[in-house]
Amino acid sequence: MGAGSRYDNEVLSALRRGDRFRSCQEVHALIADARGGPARPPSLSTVYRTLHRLAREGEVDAIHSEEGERLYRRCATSSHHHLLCRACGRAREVPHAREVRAVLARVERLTGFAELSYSLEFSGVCPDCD
Amino acid sequence: MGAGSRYDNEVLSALRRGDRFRSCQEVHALIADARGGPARPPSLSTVYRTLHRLAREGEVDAIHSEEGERLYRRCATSSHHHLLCRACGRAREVPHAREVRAVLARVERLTGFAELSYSLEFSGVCPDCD
DNA sequence: AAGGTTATGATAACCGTTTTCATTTTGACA
DNA sequence: TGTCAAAATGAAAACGGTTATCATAACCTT
Repeated sequence: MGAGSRYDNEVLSALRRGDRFRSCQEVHALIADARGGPARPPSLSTVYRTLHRLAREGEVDAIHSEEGERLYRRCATSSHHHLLCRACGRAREVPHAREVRAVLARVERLTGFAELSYSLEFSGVCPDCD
Repeated sequence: MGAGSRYDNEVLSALRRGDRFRSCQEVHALIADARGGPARPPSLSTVYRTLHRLAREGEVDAIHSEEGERLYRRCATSSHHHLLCRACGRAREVPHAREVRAVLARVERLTGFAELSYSLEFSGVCPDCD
């Protein structure tokens, strides 16, 4: 505990708006938008810090865009992959693929590597954009 | 053709030195080292440009490090995944996993997404480091 | 309310990468 | 081989996302 931010909820709720990965600056803008009136949004620094911490704590998922930008997303389940639409950028989760376990075991046996982990991301064109 | 660089060979041969992904600046340093004497190495700009182009042409593979840095590697086969050692950073290729095709087809059916592609990277601890 | 701890905001620093542009090299062709 | 246009190069500046800095503000705990 202790290491919480006053803005955790706003950051998380911004991430929940729309099913896509968002950059830190997008999150910052979303929060500013959500506050209609003269209310002061958190600074960019704070949003960076908050997202960084939430990612470290496992509260949000982080990936790198093709351009190297860091993108965040709030995820529902713990075991899943991401499927990004190349056209509209929306992302959905797909359930963890059982087959990957088999591949992992085979790679481990084949290579002698230990403590194998992996990252798997899908992309395609979603039904709406197709 | 036509769009080649005078330094393609040196860049590629630097990438072949050691089986690990290398940043652009590492490649630049490797080339400078390889030229013992007073010979002038290519500028950093040129190495950036060359690697960028080689990646676009599919001559080298590019990934992003955890910190967002772009890393390059010369790869032998066209269909493979990478297995990075978390301890020493060396990378080896593992043959393309047949199971992934099945997963891909299932995800396509399940989600209605078209033109699916994916990226799959493994990491672990190699036999030498274990 | 006092005092120490932690979070925040504004700004500067960082760092890898890209852009710019003047200069050099290259290649085609007479 | 000399000329000329097109392409590549180097040096430095610009860029963009991210992190560090530090003074100020908010937050406990007593």
